[in-house]
Amino acid sequence: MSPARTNSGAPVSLLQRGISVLACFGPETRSLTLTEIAELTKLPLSTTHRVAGELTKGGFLVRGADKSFHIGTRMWSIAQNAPINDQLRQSALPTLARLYEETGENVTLAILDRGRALYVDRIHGSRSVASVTRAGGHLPLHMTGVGKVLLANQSDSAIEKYLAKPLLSATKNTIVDPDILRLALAEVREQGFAVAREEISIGTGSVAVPIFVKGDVLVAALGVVVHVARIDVPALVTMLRSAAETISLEIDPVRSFTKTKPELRQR
Amino acid sequence: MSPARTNSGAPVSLLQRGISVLACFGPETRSLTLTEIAELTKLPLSTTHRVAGELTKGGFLVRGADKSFHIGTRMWSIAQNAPINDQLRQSALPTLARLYEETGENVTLAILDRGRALYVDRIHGSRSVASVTRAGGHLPLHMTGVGKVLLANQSDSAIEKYLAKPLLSATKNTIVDPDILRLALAEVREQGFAVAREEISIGTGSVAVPIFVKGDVLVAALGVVVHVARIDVPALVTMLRSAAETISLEIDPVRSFTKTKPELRQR
DNA sequence: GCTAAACTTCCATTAGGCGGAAGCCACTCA
DNA sequence: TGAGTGGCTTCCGCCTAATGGAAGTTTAGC
Repeated sequence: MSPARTNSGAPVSLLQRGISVLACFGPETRSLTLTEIAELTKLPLSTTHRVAGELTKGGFLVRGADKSFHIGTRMWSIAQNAPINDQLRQSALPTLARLYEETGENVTLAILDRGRALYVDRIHGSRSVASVTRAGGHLPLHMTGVGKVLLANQSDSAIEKYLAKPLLSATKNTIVDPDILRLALAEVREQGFAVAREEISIGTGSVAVPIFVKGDVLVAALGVVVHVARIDVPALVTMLRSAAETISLEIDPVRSFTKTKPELRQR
Repeated sequence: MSPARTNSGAPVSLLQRGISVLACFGPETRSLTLTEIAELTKLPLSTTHRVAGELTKGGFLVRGADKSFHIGTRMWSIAQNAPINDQLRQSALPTLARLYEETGENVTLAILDRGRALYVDRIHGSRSVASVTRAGGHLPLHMTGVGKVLLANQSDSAIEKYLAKPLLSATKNTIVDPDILRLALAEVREQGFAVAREEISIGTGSVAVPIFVKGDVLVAALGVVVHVARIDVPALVTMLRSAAETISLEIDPVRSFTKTKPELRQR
């Protein structure tokens, strides 16, 4: 093998190449041709062909009639055994469903993953506003309700670490000043919920609450995304708190869902 | 490399080995130690160590404090871009939620995948009966409501192919006689729904209906799992049909969700 | 503190992977 | 209809990344 022969690019091992091929698939790129994958991964075409072919043989990719690749059911099926899915998502789903029925709004459940909010699931319907959120998608922590809840409940050092990096801006309402965000997070901690108004997209806002187990271990954040004019904070917080409590009780075997939170209180 | 050096075992390429390592993870084995993986894959320990380490580096596996491996959020996140998930599951989720609220029972959504029923999602709560079903899990086609719906709507040749293989038995009520099953499937086609009573586990039964798009293309089956004494077929069928119709309309861009249905009507 | 089991590292060997190049489509345009 | 284009597939000699047995290290149990 001669992976680093051409340049000193990141992926060396064949497995890393396989992963980087799979990682090409995203919300906007659910269907890719061989050439597109080669461009995205910067791998030679013949190499891409072999890797993609091998992944297809293993069922991690499937190839449609138009020769385009998709993520295969085999990979999806195996991925369902991820701890997030089995322990958190499945326990929470009925409650998310009830909350969706109650509010008619976009309901989201997110955990902290690698310094961003990972949306574990979301229920949305025609009644709810359009949302940028996607199950499996990541968003920055400082511009959504769930994100702020997740960030606010970190250790001080983790929060400072987050604030040290420049805060991306999505709308004119996005909090980009670290000092203002610090105050906002303190408020979130104190109040026990977070609100975001047009901080990620104009016209929508969100309200979110934390989900704790054993009283103080944060496992996830539960939120609703609503039209900014319809935000009734007290009412939503009441419903969210009740749902969060239900989910918390539903999760019986307390385990750590978030592997990658080095600076979060360990126990 | 010398993959086939020891024996002529199945996985040759490193990618296949990586996949077989990942494939060790299942509903009953969501957490595995290095040694367990080595045993399951029949790979030498040092090889397993390297492959698992590489997958961990790529975020497809994570390693807990107790040294055990789990499926990583990265893999889960990428897998969310599978066509099943994005086009079918997400469109259906609100309707599944509503159906769950209406019935209070285990609601399941399944597609045909490699000759078995693949459970795309399921909503269950404390009110519902225990179910063997799992999102991401596979079950045989002849012993559940959704399975029968999926099988009944295949081409005759595909059905015969399924019947040609011995039919596994789960309970004393499982239909194992091909002739009886053939009749049952004809009835399912005619009636437009399927019922299973204690055919997969004692005490539970299920009712299911097909979800068609464009009038005649089967994409999935929608079912409820209930306590056998509570099966009210007409009432459940009415609710299921209404929900199936809603989901069908929700799925706007009609695409093929099932890649691996060689003998199903192509269009 | 000893034993065993599980995990990690080492390293000489070599075969699986590499990728440029040539060949093969399918489709388009004149 | 035939040349042209772009995307996909196959080929093949070179070579390094992968291999796995064995030795070393950590962890757990008694």
